[in-house]
Amino acid sequence: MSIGHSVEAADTPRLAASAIADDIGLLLAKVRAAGSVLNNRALADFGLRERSYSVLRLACSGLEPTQRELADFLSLDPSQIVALIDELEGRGLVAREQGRTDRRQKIVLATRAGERLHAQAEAALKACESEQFAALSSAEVNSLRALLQRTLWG
Amino acid sequence: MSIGHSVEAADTPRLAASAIADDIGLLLAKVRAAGSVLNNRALADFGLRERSYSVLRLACSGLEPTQRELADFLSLDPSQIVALIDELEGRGLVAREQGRTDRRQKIVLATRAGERLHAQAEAALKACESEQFAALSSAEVNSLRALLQRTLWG
DNA sequence: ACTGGATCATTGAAAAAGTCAACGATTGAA
DNA sequence: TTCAATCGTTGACTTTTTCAATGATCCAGT
Repeated sequence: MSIGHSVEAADTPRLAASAIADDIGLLLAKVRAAGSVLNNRALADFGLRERSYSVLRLACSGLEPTQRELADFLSLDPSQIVALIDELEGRGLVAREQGRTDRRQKIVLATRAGERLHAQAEAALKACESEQFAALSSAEVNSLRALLQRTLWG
Repeated sequence: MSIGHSVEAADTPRLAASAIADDIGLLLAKVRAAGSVLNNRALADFGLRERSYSVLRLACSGLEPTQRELADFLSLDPSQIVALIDELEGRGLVAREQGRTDRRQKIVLATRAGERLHAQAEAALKACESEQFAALSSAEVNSLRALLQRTLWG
C-alpha cells in the first residue's frame, strides 16, 4: 500500500519482480494510482476530475442521492462534497433540490447539460478502462470486478 | 473512481446496489480506501503510516533500493521520499548508504531496530488483510492478486 | 405540544500531501 | 574535456484532507 499519484509511472522492474509485489494492498494502490492518472488525463478535456465525474455520474443515475450519501459512498468528507457540487452547480451541470421527506438533506440532480457532459466523459473513460486492463481478457475483468464487489459487500 | 480516505466507511446500500458499482475504477478506489483506513489504524501503534511502512519494508527487503527507485515504485515525488526517509532515519529505523556504483544515489537500508519494527508491523498488517478480504476464500485472494499483477505488468 | 439529542449541509481553519522549479554533486557520452 | 542528464535535496506553492463549530431540521420520549 502507500502509493501516491505522482505522474511518473515509470516501471521499476528490479523492485516489482520481488516478493514485495505480493502485497495486495500495494498492488491495489498501484493499479489505482495508474488508473487515476489515466482517468484524470481523459477527463481534463471536459473540465472534470475523477471526483467531479463521480458526483456527476451519481447525479445522472436516477438514484437521487443526497449529499450525505455521496460523501459516504465516495468516502469523502461532507465538506468536500459541498465544494464539488458548488463547482458543478456553478457550471450548470447539476442542481440541488430539497430532500423529499427530510428538508435537511439536499438531493443532487444533473441538468440536461450535465447529462450530456456525463455521456461524453463516460465514453472517454470506457477507453481508459480498456487501456488499463488491456492485459486481461474480458472474462478476467469480470472476475476482477466480482472479486472486488464481494470484498466490499460480501 | 474518485475516492478519498475519509474515515467514515459507512455503507450506503442504496447506492451500492446500483449499476454504479460496476465501475472497476470505483470499486478499486473503494477497496483501496477501506484498506487504507484499516492499515493506518493498525500502523499507528508503531508510529508508522502506510507510506513510511512501505519504505521500511523495501529497506528490509535486501533489494538495496535507491531513493529514486523508491519514488518510482511507490509513485511518489522524490522530495516526498526524502521527507519519509528523514523521519525514519531520525528514529534510527533506516540508514542512507552511498550507492555501490553511482555516488549520486543513496541506498536505503534498515537498521536492526527497523527490522524489528517492520516484523511487528507486518504481522499487524497481515491481520488487516485477513479482515478486509474475509469474504473471499484464500484461493480467491490469490486470484485477485494474480489479476492485479497482470494488470500492472502483463 | 415540547424538549433534548441527533443529523444534515455548510463554513472556516489547520494539517498533510502533492506539485514544481532550482541547486550542487556526479555520471556518462560526444 | 566538455556538456547534457541524473541523483538527492531544498524551498515555495497549491491542492487535498481533516476537524470543529453552526443553524436548520428531524425524531423519540414525555
